[in-house]
Amino acid sequence: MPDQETPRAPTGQEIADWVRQRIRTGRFVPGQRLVEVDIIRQTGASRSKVREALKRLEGEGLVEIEEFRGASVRSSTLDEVRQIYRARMALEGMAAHDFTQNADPALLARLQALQDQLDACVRERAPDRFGRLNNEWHRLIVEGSGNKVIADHLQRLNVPIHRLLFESFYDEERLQTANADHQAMLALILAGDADGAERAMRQHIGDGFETLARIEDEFYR
Amino acid sequence: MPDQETPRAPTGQEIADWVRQRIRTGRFVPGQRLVEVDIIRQTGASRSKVREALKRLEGEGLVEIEEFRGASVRSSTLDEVRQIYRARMALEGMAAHDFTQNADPALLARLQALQDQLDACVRERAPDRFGRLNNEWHRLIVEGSGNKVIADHLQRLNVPIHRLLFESFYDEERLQTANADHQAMLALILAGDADGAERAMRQHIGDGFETLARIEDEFYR
DNA sequence: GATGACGATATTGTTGACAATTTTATCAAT
DNA sequence: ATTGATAAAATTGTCAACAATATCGTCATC
Repeated sequence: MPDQETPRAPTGQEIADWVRQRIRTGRFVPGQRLVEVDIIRQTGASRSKVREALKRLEGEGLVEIEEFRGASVRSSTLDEVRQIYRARMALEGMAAHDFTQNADPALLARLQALQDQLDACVRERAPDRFGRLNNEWHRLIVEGSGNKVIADHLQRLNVPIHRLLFESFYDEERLQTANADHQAMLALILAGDADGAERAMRQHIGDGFETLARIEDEFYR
Repeated sequence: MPDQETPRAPTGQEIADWVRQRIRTGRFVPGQRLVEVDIIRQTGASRSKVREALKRLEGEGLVEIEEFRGASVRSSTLDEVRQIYRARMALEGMAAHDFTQNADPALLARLQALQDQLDACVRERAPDRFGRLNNEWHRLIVEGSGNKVIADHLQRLNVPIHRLLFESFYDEERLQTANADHQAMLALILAGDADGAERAMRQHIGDGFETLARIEDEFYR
């Protein structure tokens, strides 16, 4: 008898992941209502699991739940995005510091390889691919820092701004300065200058917010 | 007709608070199993609410839920505590920086008043009271920084180490150096030296972990 | 006394029915 | 056409019963 296909019902965590993904990729937009039955239909999960997942996401600040009105995707003000970036500066700066102190050669090689690919993206003007690789670059540093607590908190911070993280790279100038930042940071890391790497990471993220704020301002004008 | 006593059933959030409190104050110790019926008996909540609360706490990393075995208080290794302190250094340092830049006179006055009380505790050798006021001191800076995101994440970080935050102050020497740190930091804040305040805060928290690690080491010897 | 099988009890997981509330549709009055 | 009232439908909140699993105590066996 061949392996039976077992489409077991998704767990609460998996449904939460599913919703998170849809929020990240913009298929669920801020303000949109998340009706339990719809999610049940689309995921095949039971109602309790869906409710559990929504509660979970509420705890992460990703959705809002009003009594008898259900869940909806929470939207962030520009000021809240600013606060998120401030937290990112602090945590990811620390991660860069610790990564520089702890990183083993294998990780350094992977980072170097990623950097080469990023350079290629700049030459070929491929902002989309750059965005994806940029995410990997940052994640590699965070995961490589050996601090799971910081990694967890950063992951949570990033979800609501995930889409914004790609926007800026359609600006040719930002693409180049961001890549230059990465190159400089890599040099500092390889040189073992932990404090320098931390400062550079904070500056880099701070600049990232500045361009973002500029774009948003134009958008809302 | 006088106001009727209305003991409405507690919400999931309130039960979660209740459990958090008990974990903080050590009435629920790491490893202890949290049986649903017990919590129902003690809080008067319905089972769904209790389950919701436990899931919530699992999301915060405070309890562990195993299938068909239920929830138990998660215990942190010393390395995880180290990671938490590392995250605190980053976030609370940033908070101190922003507090210095933004704080209005009213907050500065409150901070000064707290400092006076802390000084008194040192003179009178009152480590318990010092611990409580110390918490307030730190919280005042975080709340006063104007960054709700950072405040939220710090609150979460602090729950599992809440009891540890008091332990160190029974060491006379730590009590004095901690207070000296506070005094120096207050001076930097009043002088408007944001970078200095940030560095001082990070150093202060880092030192806090060092004494803690020393105590734990002795304990486990 | 130690070990393992077995049943009784305790505990958690899931489902479905029903209550409370909001949202939508309908239609009369102006 | 707009408003407002009313009923119907949709949606969420709650609870209790039942299923699945784990835990504990008992007893026979070695």
